Amino acid sequence: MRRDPFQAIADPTRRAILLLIASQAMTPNAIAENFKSSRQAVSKHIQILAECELVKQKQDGREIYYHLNSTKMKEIDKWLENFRKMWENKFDSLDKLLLKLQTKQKK
Amino acid sequence: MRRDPFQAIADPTRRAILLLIASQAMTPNAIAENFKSSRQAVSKHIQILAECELVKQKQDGREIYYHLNSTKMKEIDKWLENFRKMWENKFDSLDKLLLKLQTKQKK
DNA sequence: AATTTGTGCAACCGAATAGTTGCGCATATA
DNA sequence: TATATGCGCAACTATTCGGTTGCACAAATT
Repeated sequence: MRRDPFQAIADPTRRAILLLIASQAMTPNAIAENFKSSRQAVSKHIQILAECELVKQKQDGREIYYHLNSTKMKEIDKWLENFRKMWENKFDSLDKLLLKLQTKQKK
Repeated sequence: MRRDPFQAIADPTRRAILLLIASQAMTPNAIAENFKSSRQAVSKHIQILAECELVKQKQDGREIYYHLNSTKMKEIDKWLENFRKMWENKFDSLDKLLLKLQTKQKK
């Protein structure tokens, strides 16, 4: 199944998982210990992250180590790039609107 | 209602709306013209974006101009900041894991 | 004054989401 | 060989989501 990474990071648990494994690869059990919900629920989240390739896995015997896929995270960052110029810009769209409305009233 | 901005940008239509109004404030009708779905459906999306303060509004008579709230977009960027060091790092968590596994096998 | 226009709100509906429990199965361990 | 462990998969459930249509109402236009 193809998945949208933006939809994947919509869930707070999944964002927490990403933060967890960012510094070190972890097994599902180790990850699940950090949450209140069941191991299977956490495993489902991991699977969703894997489907959109935000995480990748490496099997070692019966253990599976999940790790962050930085490349995919970059894709999210790439979208944000569209807006970065906005918040670096002194005159944003609100300013433009206000100027427009003021001009209108003066007529 | 309090809303999660990550949940808000999960929907592709909402992301498109954000891009649309990034450069210029727009009314709901003008925004809706860019999509196949009904005006009301688009309006719902705008409302969700407003609830999490990704967009702000300015009324002018019976027209409402929606514009991007850069400040809130920055919050998303802030979260990504956690991972930025990862993809700038030569040795990421996968490398660490591989080294770990290799050491294990040599035992 | 009558009509059109811009907008929000409510009710409804099917699909997707996030959680649960139970199970099967391969790999470790005793 | 028998048992324990790590993991994924399937079935079920309540809730949320994204869409629709119909309506109300204030503001603009005729």
